[in-house]
Amino acid sequence: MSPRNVVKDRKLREERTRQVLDAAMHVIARRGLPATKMTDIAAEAGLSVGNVYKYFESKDQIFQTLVETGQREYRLFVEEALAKPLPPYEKLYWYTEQWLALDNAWAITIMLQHARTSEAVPEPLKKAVSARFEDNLRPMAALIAEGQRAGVFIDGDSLELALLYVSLMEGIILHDIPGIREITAITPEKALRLLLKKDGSVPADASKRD
Amino acid sequence: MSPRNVVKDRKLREERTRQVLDAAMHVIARRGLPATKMTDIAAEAGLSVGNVYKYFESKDQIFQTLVETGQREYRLFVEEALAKPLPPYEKLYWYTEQWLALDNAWAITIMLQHARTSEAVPEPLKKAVSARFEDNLRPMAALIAEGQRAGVFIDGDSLELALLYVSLMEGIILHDIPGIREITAITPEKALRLLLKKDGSVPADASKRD
Amino acid sequence: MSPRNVVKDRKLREERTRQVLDAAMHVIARRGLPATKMTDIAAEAGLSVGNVYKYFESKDQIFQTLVETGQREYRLFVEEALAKPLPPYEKLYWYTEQWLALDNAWAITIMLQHARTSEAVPEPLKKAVSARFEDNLRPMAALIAEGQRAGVFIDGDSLELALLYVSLMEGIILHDIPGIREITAITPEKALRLLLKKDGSVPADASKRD
Amino acid sequence: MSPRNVVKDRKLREERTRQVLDAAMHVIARRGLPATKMTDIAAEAGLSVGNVYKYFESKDQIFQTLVETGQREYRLFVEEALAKPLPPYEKLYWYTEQWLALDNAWAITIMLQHARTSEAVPEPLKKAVSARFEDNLRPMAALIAEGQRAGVFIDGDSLELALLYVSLMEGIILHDIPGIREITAITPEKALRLLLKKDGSVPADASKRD
DNA sequence: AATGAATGAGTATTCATTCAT
DNA sequence: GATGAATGAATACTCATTCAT
Repeated sequence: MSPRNVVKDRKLREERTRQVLDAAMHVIARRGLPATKMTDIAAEAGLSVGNVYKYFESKDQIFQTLVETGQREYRLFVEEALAKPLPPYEKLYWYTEQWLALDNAWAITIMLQHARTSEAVPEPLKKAVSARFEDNLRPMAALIAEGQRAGVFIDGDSLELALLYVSLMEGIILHDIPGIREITAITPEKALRLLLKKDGSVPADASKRD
Repeated sequence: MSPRNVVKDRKLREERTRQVLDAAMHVIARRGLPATKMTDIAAEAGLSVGNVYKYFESKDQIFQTLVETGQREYRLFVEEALAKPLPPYEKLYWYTEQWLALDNAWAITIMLQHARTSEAVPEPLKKAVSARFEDNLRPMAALIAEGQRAGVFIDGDSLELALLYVSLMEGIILHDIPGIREITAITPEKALRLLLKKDGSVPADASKRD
Repeated sequence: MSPRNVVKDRKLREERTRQVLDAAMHVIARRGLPATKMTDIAAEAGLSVGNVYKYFESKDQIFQTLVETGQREYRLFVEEALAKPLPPYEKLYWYTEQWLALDNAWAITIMLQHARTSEAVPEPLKKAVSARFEDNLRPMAALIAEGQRAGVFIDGDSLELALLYVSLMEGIILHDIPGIREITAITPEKALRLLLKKDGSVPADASKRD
Repeated sequence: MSPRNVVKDRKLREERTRQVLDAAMHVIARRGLPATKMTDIAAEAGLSVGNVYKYFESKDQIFQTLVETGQREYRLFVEEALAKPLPPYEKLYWYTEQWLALDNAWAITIMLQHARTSEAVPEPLKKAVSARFEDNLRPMAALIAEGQRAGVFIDGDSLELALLYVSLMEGIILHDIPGIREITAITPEKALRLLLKKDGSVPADASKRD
């Protein structure tokens, strides 16, 4: 086999893997975790059942990978927000806007929740997921601390505020399911208000956004 | 059959029904919805499988009843908060405190979420659940409006703020699962800060609470 | 539950277990090990598939139990032969006759062979089966030694002769399959000749048998 | 295509065929018939799965060919023994010695046994295998008759004795599997004793062998 | 009413075979 | 010819539901 083929093989493997994960995410988003069958995933991925098993050992492994990948990608996403050459409020605005627009956000949220709590999930995986969650809170805390130093965000332990804000986002996400938009769509401004100092300190350019 | 027996029968039936629902809630809380089997529920309830079917037609019906009962009880709970002879902040404090202390709050949250989203759930039930959710938001909105008039809570559409606050609570609940208390337990004060006007208007007696 | 029910339950369990094992043995005898499906076993046992799983965890466990039970019963059988109040040749005659008449002897032989050799079988089970086989050789060796002392059987290490005789029996069994009786049915006399001293020492009554 | 290429092609084809058969035999010897997969055979043969199908239509055909080839080679082997310019006992000694030393003898034995008995095997093949087996018994019977005429082997129908001796060999083989040598290795002398007249008529040079 | 053994449709997974490259 | 990814029918096993006792 030529080196070119090795490369092609890796590419194929990566493509199939991604295909399966995407399909799984979509189906879960549509049918929910309990109702998701391997045939659904395979059909959504446009592959045969047997072929899916070439790339994943089991249904559980797909879920596990989905959770890990989701958390890893989330980490990159938060870090991207933190690295933006913007003032703190704007950074968080960007993060919030993106997160609310992500259409599989709630599927990830559901799965993380399941991974952290179900007895069906092996203990080590649970721990790993929780650890990664806490770890992913840190960049967010840094962002908030930055905002506090700038006098834009309310006082308090930044890590705790990060947890509060992420919880708020997750809570919103769970009420903001495609096709079931309850009452009113939440906008970044509305969510962000809860962290703002209440004295009108919102940067002028920020409030102009909506 | 004597009237006394009829009464006794009804009582027994109600007791069994409650037994099954409690058991189901506990097991779901422990194992998650997908992994919960009828035998688990029966065992937890201390009944035989066959006997469970005397009181519920199907597993789905148990879930449905659980959801409906949960929403109904939640409604009573919010109304109780609203009816307390206390100032608005104190009312919401009481609500928050109780809700955070409830140990099956997250199981209810999960189930509601599942009921609203899974394709496995029949459309009418979904609609009903969503409708009831929105309906249950109203007393909360009233409570917030009351606080706004008192100058304690931030301005804005009270229904929207109610949704935000409930989302926050649900988000917190999902990170506050028995045995997986992440980072720090959220206290009512911490959650409530997000609704407060910045200017130290928190009633003195309220802040003394913790 | 009354004590009577406990007894009944045990009886039921034992009956079903025996039913499944018998069925499995028959199907294996008919279709061979590789082609034996759980549905076949269930059908043969007159039970539903699900019900079979009430009594056995897996297909493998059925085979394992079959092997163990087979070896245990074989042990009792050899000991019964040894304990007969008969002269040595007659004892071995009885053993041979019975063994040749047993209609699932070859199924047991096949399974033992598979259990001892296939990589698919876990090492500990293999060892156990081999150990039990060697152990079961001992009564047979005692029987042969007895015959040697009586001057009926040829000289030599009795354990070795036991292994030779058992191998002969197994070899014959594998050619003596229901419906495929090759060439000629082997009779006890014919097999036993191979162990006899040449000089007409066969007991008169023994040779009259056929 | 030049004649040379045609020859080369046939050679390649024969080599591949032999490669596959050898591989199949080895894997079956190691894993047992039920657990042997096409991928195992291909891997052992150092070929791709698809390529194996260039030479054999199906897994079943491989087994069938294996059985037929095994029987054919066995036939040559017995005839070779019969044709040796040696006295009868020595001929059988040579046969026994060779057969016991053959390291895939038991795999062949297992497969023959499977071919004769499994319902999965088509009836015609079964018949053919049995017929060939009986046919292969004939040279062996001739060899034994020769020994009887020479006064070395015990009296009796030579075909029957041939069946007994072959059964003994197969029985021994099944207890003499690589790595599972039970109790003691059987030597040709030990096996042959069972056919000998018991009056010490063993040729002096034969008994010197071990 | 209570029990839990029995049922069988439904699902995850495997593996012989095909086929595009 | 050679490859191994792709296919999907076949099979082990699960679990909601029923029903005889």
